[in-house]
Amino acid sequence: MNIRHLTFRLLQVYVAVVASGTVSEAARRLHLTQPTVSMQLKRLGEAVGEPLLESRQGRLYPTEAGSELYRASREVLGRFDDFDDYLSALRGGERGRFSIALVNTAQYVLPRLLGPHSRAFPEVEVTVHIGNRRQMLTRFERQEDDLYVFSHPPSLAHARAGRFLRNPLVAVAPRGHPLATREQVDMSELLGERMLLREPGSATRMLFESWLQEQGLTLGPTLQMASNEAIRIGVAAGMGLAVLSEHVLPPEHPDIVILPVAGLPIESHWQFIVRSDRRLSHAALGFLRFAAGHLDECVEPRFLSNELQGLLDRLEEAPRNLTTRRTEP
Amino acid sequence: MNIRHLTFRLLQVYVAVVASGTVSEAARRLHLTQPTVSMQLKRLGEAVGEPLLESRQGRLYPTEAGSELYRASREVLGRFDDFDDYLSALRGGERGRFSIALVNTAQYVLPRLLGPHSRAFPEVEVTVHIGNRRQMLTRFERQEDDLYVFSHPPSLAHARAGRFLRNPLVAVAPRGHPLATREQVDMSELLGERMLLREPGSATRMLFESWLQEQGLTLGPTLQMASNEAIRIGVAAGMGLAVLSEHVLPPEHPDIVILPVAGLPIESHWQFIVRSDRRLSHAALGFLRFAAGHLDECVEPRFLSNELQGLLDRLEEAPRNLTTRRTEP
DNA sequence: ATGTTATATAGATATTTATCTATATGGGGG
DNA sequence: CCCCCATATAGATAAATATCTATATAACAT
Repeated sequence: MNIRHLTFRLLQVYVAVVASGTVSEAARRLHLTQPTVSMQLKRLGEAVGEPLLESRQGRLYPTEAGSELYRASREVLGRFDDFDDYLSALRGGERGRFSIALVNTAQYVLPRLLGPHSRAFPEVEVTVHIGNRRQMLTRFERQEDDLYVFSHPPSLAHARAGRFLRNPLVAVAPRGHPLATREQVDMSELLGERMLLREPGSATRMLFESWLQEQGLTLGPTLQMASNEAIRIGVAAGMGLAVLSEHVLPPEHPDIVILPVAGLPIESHWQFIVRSDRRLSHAALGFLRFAAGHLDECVEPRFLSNELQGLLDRLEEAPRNLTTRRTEP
Repeated sequence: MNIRHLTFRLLQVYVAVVASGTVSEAARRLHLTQPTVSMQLKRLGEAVGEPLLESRQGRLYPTEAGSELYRASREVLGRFDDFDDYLSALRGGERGRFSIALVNTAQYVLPRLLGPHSRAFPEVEVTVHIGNRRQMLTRFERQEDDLYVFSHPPSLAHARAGRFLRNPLVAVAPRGHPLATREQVDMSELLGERMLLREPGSATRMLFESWLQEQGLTLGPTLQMASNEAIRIGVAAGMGLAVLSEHVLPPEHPDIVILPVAGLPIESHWQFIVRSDRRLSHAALGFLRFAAGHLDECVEPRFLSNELQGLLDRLEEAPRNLTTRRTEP
């Protein structure tokens, strides 16, 4: 048997003929003319090299070889129907895989989205990478992930962005601090105190420093700590003051006070960033759709700032490269 | 996914690419050039409508959709390999089905061939039809069977024949009959006695009668019986004499004597008859091959007359109609 | 940087396919 | 014996496929 010239179409035609028992009827069902079907049948017979059908009292019945071919054809066509279903599931974002990279601070909020999403789409595998802004930028350059979360997006030359959450930076002091009971504080009053800061490369620190620069202020004594958690606990323990994302504070925080500093909070927004030069996986797209639709159910309303629909619309227009896609190592 | 333009060849190429991890290597294995394979891959990707491969550190890895397609392709190609094996078995006569039609008398001998054959090819299903010559001729006209056994073939316009066994007709009398001890008997001496005859339409009767005619003799009193068995037993019981195929007599027959009639035995041969206008099933062909090769192990040497190889040779030349074959109801 | 290697694209072509309309053929029923 | 239905064949054509060589592009290793 010569498999080289075997098409799935040919098998479909053959199956239709066996199922209907006549060439003409099959032709009608397939919206073809009778000679067309006859020809296909002939070709198929030649490819197989055996008689496939025999006619008895006006109907066509498969020979031995024909029956086996019918069985094989059904199985094979069925297998590809399944594959089609699989593709639909992939396309619908119901299954598949994506990876998302978060700046540290965002890890306090993103699980509120990721959790419900993975309950809704249990077949989707998600990988989450966490690090500071600098590290995430590197991942972004290397195109290592499908989605990124930044407060301030990188270049945007090769990226699309969509805000989804307010990320206010507030000044915090330990309960009992002299400034903690004041109606109004000026940032200059804080700068004499020791400030606990994240490492350079952190988005929070970057935002804070550029804000200070705008205000024409300079930092006094500082102490560098590697994580938001450590800073929060440090502040509570009286090691100094800090400027932190409000999301870092737990709902109840009896030993920490937010200072009413003039000009604060520093407003920023988290946004999902998608590289525009890399095809977005269906699963990641599905997550964005999910986020756009369910964000309000997942986070506190005061932080809401959902501009994801716009991002989705812009992504829809994007052209697609169907055969291959590239990923850097 | 558009299944219309999907070929098995395309899947083979795809599988080779995934298996080897590079287009060029796959091209070498398939004895194609690299651009050819690239093109095929592109077409396949278009047919599927999803990226199938992504390149990482110089090797190609399937995407999610690509992996599933790979699995589907392997299964589907495997299924058709199995189908190919099935075809080979069919062609080799190792499996399948055939039917054979015997004139009554031949039923004493054919099981000696059919038995060993079905032990050697347990997957082959055989249907045996038995009847008198007239009935077998009808089956032959209607093309109801793959093989026929006659002593004298019909027209031969649409048939090929091959002798395989002597079928001598002898005159028999009960032990103790006056003629039973004679050295030499003349047929005319028998015709006064009552002769037991098969029904008109029987080959044995036809042969006997035409032999009588040649000799210019006429039958005396007769008695018609529906089977060779009945006649044999009738002769033993003294109901009369008969002319029978020697095969009808059991190896030991103490109550029956073969008379040494001048001009007897009437020599005839059984032959396998194959319609030349109908494609012979592989299974039937396999049986003929088996018979040609093993006849001498299956029957008594004195009856041997194996001309089947000649028949097989003539069948090999026959043209084939690959797509369809016809059978009358 | 630079040469090497792997892929992709372009351009070309013979072959095959899918499909039609029109016509011949062949079998079964009256 | 003739007619009707189903099937097969012929002839035609637009599209697609398979395949090549030559060349451009991208990625990788020095």
